[in-house]
Amino acid sequence: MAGTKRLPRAVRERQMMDAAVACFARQGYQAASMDEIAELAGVSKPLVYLYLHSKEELFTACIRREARALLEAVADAVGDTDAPPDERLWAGLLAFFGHAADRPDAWAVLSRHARTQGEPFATEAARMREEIAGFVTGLIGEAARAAHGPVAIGERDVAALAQALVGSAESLATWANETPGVTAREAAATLMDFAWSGLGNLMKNERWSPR
Amino acid sequence: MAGTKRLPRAVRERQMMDAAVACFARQGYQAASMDEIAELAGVSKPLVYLYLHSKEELFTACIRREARALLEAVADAVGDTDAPPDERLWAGLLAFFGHAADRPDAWAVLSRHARTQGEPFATEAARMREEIAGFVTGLIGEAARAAHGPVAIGERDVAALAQALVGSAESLATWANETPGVTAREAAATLMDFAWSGLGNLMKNERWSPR
Amino acid sequence: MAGTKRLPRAVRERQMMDAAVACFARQGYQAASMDEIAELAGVSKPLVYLYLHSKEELFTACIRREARALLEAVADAVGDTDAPPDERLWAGLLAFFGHAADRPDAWAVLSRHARTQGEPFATEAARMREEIAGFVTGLIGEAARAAHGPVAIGERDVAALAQALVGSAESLATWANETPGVTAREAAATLMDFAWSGLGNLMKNERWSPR
Amino acid sequence: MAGTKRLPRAVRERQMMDAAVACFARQGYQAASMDEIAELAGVSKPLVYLYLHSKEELFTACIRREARALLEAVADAVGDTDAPPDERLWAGLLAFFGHAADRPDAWAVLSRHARTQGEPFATEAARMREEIAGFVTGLIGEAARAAHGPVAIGERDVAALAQALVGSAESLATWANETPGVTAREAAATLMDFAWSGLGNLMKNERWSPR
DNA sequence: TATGAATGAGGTTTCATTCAT
DNA sequence: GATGAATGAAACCTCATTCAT
Repeated sequence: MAGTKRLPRAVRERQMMDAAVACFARQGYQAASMDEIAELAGVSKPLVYLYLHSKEELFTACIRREARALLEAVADAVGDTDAPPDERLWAGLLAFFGHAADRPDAWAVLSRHARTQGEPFATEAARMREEIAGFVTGLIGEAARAAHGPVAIGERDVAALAQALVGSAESLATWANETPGVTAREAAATLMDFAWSGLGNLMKNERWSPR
Repeated sequence: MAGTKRLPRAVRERQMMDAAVACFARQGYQAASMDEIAELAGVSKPLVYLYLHSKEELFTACIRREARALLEAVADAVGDTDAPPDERLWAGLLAFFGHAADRPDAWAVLSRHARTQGEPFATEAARMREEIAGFVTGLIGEAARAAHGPVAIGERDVAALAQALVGSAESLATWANETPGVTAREAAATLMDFAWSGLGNLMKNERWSPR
Repeated sequence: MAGTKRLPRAVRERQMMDAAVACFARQGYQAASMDEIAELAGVSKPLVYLYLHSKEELFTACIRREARALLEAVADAVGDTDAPPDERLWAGLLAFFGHAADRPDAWAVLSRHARTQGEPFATEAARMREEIAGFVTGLIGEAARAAHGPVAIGERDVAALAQALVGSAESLATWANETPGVTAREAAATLMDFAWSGLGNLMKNERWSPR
Repeated sequence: MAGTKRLPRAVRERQMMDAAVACFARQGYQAASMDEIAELAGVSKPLVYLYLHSKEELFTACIRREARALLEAVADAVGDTDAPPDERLWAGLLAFFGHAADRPDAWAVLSRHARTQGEPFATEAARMREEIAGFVTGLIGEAARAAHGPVAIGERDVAALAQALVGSAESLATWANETPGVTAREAAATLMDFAWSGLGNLMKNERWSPR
């Protein structure tokens, strides 16, 4: 029964992690059971333990693999060309939303589940989030300087900005995945408009303040 | 043993829900145990079941109570005065971030855990999210019209915008709660700047588009 | 809430036992809960405990009350007149099936539940069963002697016979209660025919034996 | 701990069901605990659940297994030979009482507990009861016709008769199991005499009727 | 490489019962 | 006479994990 075929370890591991990502995405970390994952992977439970050691390690491995895949997709799209920063930002956003749309389970695991399961998973997810934030804010800063000349905004302001931007991106990605008919391109455009113009004003130090 | 005193049902129920919110916030829905909740509330487990019926109902009750509290805080702050919309928006944001900061556990339950536990909790959380989004986008639209005259932007655009804004707000609120030294006022200011100027441009139909 | 009226103890006790019989009949001893019984009786649980002391005592009290009622109904019908024994048997059977039909819950408790709950209930039920069996076999013996002159059949034979007869009666009573349209009279007639003719032959020592 | 050895599933399942039948027989469905059953079977509780899924399924499986065994024992004994019907009835009764005596726990489960636990068990038990009743009444009818020529008795009469007969048989079987020194042969003889002669008269339409 | 057999630990839930008023 | 408040104990069930082959 199950996968009677003997396959090389790498292949089996991939099957298991694919199954795990699917289960974790649909049910969450706690509710997903190793039984289910093994069955979906078409192997026996002891094999899962032989290769992935424990539920915790399995979840961590999933988070790492999917985080790396997402980051690489974005990094590849952004590149380090000397194209204008807004074009690179656009490319990065497209890649981000495209990847999230292509692998909705992976995106659900990263955005929803990894962050809510306490340590050590939250740390793992936070690392990815920061890396993404770094990308985005870096590009935006670069773009802003290119457009408006050198502006000094405080470190704290940048951090807050990054949070706001990444939050928007996450929210839009999830919304796009859940709402039929919404394309990655559309989500990217919304964020681009929003971030671009919003940031522009901010860089010019046009702020709102209560009377 | 435990809570020695005999207290009226309403009081006990509040104690239990407070304990539940704390446990759910720290551990998530699945990982939190009824044993723990009862112990933290200072009562025995059967009493929790007598009053709140089941883990699921308890969680739902927590979500409802905290969602209502948050919404009321925002609604009260926004009011229906004829103050200028930007002032009202500012007041609403301040209330929102202030409330999230005052009750970090409640905020964690609403923003992190309720949304990731599948039905029926996600629906409950989504309802609140939409109400908040409605508030915010309503005010922003009003403000934008006041500032820039009548502008037509598509329904889909508004929805996307709302997602982006609410995502920013959520992200900022969580960040503020987790980062020592960040005040609610600061978070509100960041979002105000961001939203205000970003939205302004958007209303003027100044969009970014790839070449 | 519940029955705010203050009633004399005897009345309350009867209400409680009525409720208990109903619950035990429908759900069985174990599955019936004191909560349900108290609610159906319209009183609070502590009052049930004050009067009936425990679930076990309550069940025992129900068995006793209903057994006594059934036995009295039969005894009254049979009487100690000098009417011919077959008439008296017929009257007894009519009373038995009539009572079982009038109080189906009581009959269910006695026939189904009391006997299956181990000690001390089985003993209580067995006592009633024996008393009924005594009645019936007494009458039958008397009748047989009247019809066929003195016959000696062994004590063991009589006991076996009693078991067979009582078993038939129980089975017919339950069947009559469960089958719409079957009257007590009909059930009594079936048993009378069966017992009467069967017994007749037996008394004449006409037995079947393998070749 | 427990059963040290690793045994094939089929063997373990049988052990578990044997233990379950014993526990259910002695304590009833509700009072028997899965803990006890597992311990008596010499395995851990999770294994019981792994193989039998739930207390309800376990009980149902026991009822089915024991009902089938009893029916097969009777059917085998009755056969479809062309022996005279009274001989075949006698063989069937012997088999019935013999089987009940050989497996008193199984008989207790079938006769006492299965029928009193409401759906879905009652239905399962009723099915067996009907099958037995069918056997017996079929044979009796056949025998009666052979002995007394064609007689018409109403359908309702037959049903009532079947109830009475099966009730006798059940009662006698239980009595034989509970009374030291009573053999299956004796019980069968009692019923044979009773049924045979009683039925005979009935077929000849010799009925008792009140004056 | 791969699995059928097995379990310790812990989860949610229910119930008979009692205290204090 | 009557009850709202409260609990110890134990039930069913599940799960991550390991052993022996």
